[in-house]
Amino acid sequence: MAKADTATSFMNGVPELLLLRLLQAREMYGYELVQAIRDETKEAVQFGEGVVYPVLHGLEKDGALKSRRKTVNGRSRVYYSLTAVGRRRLGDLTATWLKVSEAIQGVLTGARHAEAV
Amino acid sequence: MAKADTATSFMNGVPELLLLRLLQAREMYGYELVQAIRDETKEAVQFGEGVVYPVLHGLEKDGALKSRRKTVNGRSRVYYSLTAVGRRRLGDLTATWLKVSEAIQGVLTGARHAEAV
DNA sequence: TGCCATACCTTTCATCGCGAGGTATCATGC
DNA sequence: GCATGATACCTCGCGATGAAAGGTATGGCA
Repeated sequence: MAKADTATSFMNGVPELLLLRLLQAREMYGYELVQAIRDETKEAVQFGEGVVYPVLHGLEKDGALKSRRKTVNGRSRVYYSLTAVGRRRLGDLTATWLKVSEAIQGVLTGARHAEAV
Repeated sequence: MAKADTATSFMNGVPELLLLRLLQAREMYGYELVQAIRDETKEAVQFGEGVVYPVLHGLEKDGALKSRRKTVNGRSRVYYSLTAVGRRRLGDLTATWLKVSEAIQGVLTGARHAEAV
């Protein structure tokens, strides 16, 4: 259990990445995050609640996030914020994403894989 | 069945994308493609044969690829090449990939989603 | 009163990347 | 002559996970 670092196939964990990144800026709640992703990506990426909530719970269970319940206008919301573990995870995921997306980009532009390491 | 265009979840089809792109340049065979992806991405992306062969078969079934068997040095190889459908698919997948990866990039760099459309 | 938006959540489904396994041939080394 | 490893093809089954749909509840508004 608690796999968490399943060797990340190679490209999943994108929801996780975006969630962590948004929460780095400020405390947010689930419903808000769903819309934030949609808005900030101009609809290019959309994750439903069925994706967001489970990921949020998983991250909290792993200690990457902490939550607190807050009531605003009689509405109960669960606000999430990053922990040190979460910040670390964000860094890792970001690095992986960059590496992979650049590699793909390289193939798409037909870049010869020369380049000194 | 034969969905083929399952509304592409949002980010899968990357193996498909890379395969099509490599085959656009020249005719290649499965085993070669496995290594080409690994080499051209400097190990950042690796798809085993368990990924490549099924995708190749699927693409051929969809008419995006055509194959011909050729024997080289007593070794039998199945060379794949793009069809018109494949070129079209490559274009679509590339466009989608660009849109999505840029959107993610935007979130990561904290870009305000302003920007005139 | 009724409907929609807000806000949370879970379950079920389908897909798909991945590892492992299976066959066969050729070249190499011992 | 034999064993090993690289080449070359293939498929099966597992597990993870994104997606859709459904379920509950409350507040605001017409």
